Amino acid sequence: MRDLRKLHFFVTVAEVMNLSRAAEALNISQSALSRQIQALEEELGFPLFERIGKRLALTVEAEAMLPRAAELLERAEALSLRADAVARGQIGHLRIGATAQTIASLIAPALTRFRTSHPRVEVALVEGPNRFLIELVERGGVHLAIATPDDIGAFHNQPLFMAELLAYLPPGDTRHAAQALPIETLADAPVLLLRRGFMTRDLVDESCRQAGVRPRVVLESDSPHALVAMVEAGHGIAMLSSSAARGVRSSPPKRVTLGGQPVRRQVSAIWNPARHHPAALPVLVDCLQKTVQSDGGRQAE
Amino acid sequence: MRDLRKLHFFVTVAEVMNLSRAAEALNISQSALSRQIQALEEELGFPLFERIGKRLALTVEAEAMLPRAAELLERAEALSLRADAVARGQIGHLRIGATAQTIASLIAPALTRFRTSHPRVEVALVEGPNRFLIELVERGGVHLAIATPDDIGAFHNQPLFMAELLAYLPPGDTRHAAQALPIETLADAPVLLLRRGFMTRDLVDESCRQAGVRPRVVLESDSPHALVAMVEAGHGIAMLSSSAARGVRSSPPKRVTLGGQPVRRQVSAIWNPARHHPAALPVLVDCLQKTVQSDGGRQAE
DNA sequence: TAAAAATACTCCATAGGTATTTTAT
DNA sequence: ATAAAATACCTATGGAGTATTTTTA
Repeated sequence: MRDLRKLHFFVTVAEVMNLSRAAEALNISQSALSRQIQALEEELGFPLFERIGKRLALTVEAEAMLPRAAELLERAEALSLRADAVARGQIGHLRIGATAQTIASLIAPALTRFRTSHPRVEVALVEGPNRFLIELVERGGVHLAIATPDDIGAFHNQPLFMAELLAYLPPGDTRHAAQALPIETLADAPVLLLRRGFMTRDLVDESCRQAGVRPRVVLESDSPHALVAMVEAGHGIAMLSSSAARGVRSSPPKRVTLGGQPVRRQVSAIWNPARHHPAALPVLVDCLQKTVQSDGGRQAE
Repeated sequence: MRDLRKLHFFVTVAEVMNLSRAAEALNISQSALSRQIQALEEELGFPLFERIGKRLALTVEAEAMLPRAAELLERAEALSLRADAVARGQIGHLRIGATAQTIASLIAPALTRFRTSHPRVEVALVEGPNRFLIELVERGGVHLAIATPDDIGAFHNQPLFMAELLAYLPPGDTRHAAQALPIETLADAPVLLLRRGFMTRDLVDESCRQAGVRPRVVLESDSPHALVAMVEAGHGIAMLSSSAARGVRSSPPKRVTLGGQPVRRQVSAIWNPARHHPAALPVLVDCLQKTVQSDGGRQAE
């Protein structure tokens, strides 16, 4: 039974019990409908209607077939309707990659916004460090990532915010007086960093390389909070990005500079132009951007 | 979604994840399959596969669609299989008309036989007097009736057995000695008959008319047993057909004759040639005939 | 360069339409 | 005579095949 059209014709004729009127309802000619019904009877191997003069009567076989056919058509129709909703982005799945920091600070509130307009889109989050996210987008493991790629040209992207390198100084550090800290001033100090792979860490590593500085690393951690706790206990200087530092309660960090300029990176929503993306993706990107804008003040804190 | 063929193509490609091999499995060319998948994607409004070089990958939308499509196809296939079984008479409905007497003596055992070979055919019985059954067959209210029509030519028929007019005499009746009873010998006796509409009653009425006899009717009943009980209490002569008398425990009845001949009628399975009949009907007719044959001795009792 | 998918071009089967015939009331 | 279904005949669309091109590993 590949031909649901014939089945639909049958159900309609059975409802009206009149070929001409059914043909009208189906927007085809009476003759076409007559032939289609005959073809269906041929295909099934038994008659559906008895032609008692002008009257049509369902055969017992047709009576048994009718509810089954109607159900099948209903399910097929449901599938079509669902496909439409999927095509319009009302229903679907989105896989998004982000760092733990971005999830906490950005994704969470953006998803709240997104869910109000698209409650039937299921969003799956993949957490990992910056480089991992880039690879995921390239491989198609996620539809979207919030990251800072080295080569932004490789992706479609929507800039979201600037991540800026900040230093948390231990209580009593003499450098507290300075407005900003040139990265060279940290050369001899013990530093506390996130693990390699985190965008902040890459930023530190590259900045130090450019400045010709080799920092003395006391701790590598996955947790910004752990670093800050170490700072407050006087064990070194923590280097965090503004987004990683979000929500940390502590003495205000100092901006780190390289060649007099703040050390910063553009964080963007990126997606792979060569790959398929669900219809809801641009909507989510929009939510991310709106969340950043309405939330703007917090970036500068 | 009228085109389950495309959906079937999709499911097959998704199973194999390779257009060329899927095309082989589907017995169509690679190019045809490629175009059909594209057409389906167009129709749905979203891509099903990502073409990553030579590799195919399902989109998230396709992943969500796949089980639904498979289920729909399964149901459509089930409908086809059922239609085949219906066409072959393995599944279906049969409406049969018969008198209470025939149901008890013939239909019941014949159905036992029929059900062993066709357990999935549901048989509905309609009980009523002979004339009612004839009308039912004409109107299409039943597919088959066990009856004795006046004009056998109006129907397709399978002769089953002869119904013979028998007389039950009260104990001590002097006519017990006779081999057979000419209907005229019953002219002045009180007679006990079934109601009008019963084939036996019609037989009595017509025979009496032909013989120029007007019987004195003491009781009209629907129940052969009631008549026999009256006979045994000495209240008159019961006129029953051999089939109606079946199972009655009593002194053996006498054959009634008209012009020296036994009064008998052919009882047949009849059906309307102008109307549809389910595929299982001839099988049931065969069961009826076989039941009569294996049961033959009882007719003469 | 080889293998897989997409495209170009052609053909044919099938569905549909109009006009007409058949059938039963 | 009328109304409904079936049939005849024609057309066009869509699906399939073969051959070819494109693409990537």
